Amino acid sequence: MKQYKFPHSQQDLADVAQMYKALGDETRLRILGLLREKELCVCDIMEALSLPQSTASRHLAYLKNSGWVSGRRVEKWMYYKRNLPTTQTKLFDEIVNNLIAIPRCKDDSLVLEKHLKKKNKQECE
Amino acid sequence: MKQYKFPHSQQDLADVAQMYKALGDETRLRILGLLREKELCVCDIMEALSLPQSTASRHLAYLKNSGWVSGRRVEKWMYYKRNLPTTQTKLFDEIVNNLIAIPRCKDDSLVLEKHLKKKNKQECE
DNA sequence: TTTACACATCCGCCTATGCGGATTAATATG
DNA sequence: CATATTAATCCGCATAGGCGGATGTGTAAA
Repeated sequence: MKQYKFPHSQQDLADVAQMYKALGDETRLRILGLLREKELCVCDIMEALSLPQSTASRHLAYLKNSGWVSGRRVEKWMYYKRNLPTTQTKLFDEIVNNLIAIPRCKDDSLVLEKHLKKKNKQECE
Repeated sequence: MKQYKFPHSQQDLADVAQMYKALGDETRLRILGLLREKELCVCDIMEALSLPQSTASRHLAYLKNSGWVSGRRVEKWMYYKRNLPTTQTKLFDEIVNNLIAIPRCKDDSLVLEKHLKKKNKQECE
C-alpha cells in the first residue's frame, strides 16, 4: 500500500478513498479515538482496547499507511500520534461538498453536464 | 445490511464505521460527487460515469443502506438524492474529534485513563 | 397480455482485508 | 552473546466486497 498524506482535498481519488477505507473499521475508529489528543505507544492501545498485540499493530500500520497517524520509536517503544491537518477543517456535509475538489470528480461533473444537456428533457422526464 | 441514518454522531460505532466504509470506494465517491447538489436517476449516473447498469445500481444501494442517499420512484425511474444532515457540520479534524461522541469510544477513553494512571510512570517511560 | 424500459438482484469469480497465534526484528540489559 | 521487552510481520483461514453479464421485478404503453 502506498503512502498517503493528510489532508487529501487535492489528491487522487484513490488516496481519498483509501483514507476513508481506513475509517471503515470499528477497531481503527476506536484507536483514532484514543489518539485524539494523546501520543500513545502500542502497548497502551493494546491494553486500553484489550486487543491482541498483532491486531493493534496491524491496525496502526494501516492508519499510518493511510495517512492518519505517524509513529516514532523511543527506545523499545513505538509512539503513535495523529497527523494534524495543515488546513482548517469542516465535516460531514463538507465531506461531500469537497468531493468537487478531486479532479476526477470534477471531470465527472462536466461529463454529467454534457449528458444532461444532450438529453435535455427528451427522456427521463 | 441494516439501515443507517445521517448524521451519525450519536450512533453505534458499527453505524459510523459503515458510513465511512461507504466512502472507501472510488466509484461511490464519484457518485456522491454527482449527487452533491442534484437529484439524479440511475441512468444519468451510469452515463456520466460510464458504468454498467448493475454496478451503478449496486453502489447506489450501498450508499442508501449506509445512510448517505435516499431514492424515490417516479414512474419508471428511480431518483436518488443526498440525505442532508440535520445538524451543522465540520470536517477532517472534526472527524477524529467527534469520535468521542461515540459511546464505545468514550468508554475506551475511560479504560485508557485507568490504565495510564495504574502504570503511572512505572513502565514505558 | 405482450412488449419495452428502468432498475434491482443474482451469479460466479476474484481480491482485499479481518482475525489472532507464531515467528522475526529491533532495542536494551546483564 | 543470552535474554527480555516491544512491536512488526508472517501464516492460514474466513468473510466482505468488487466486477459485470444474466435474470427478475415494477411500471407504462400498445
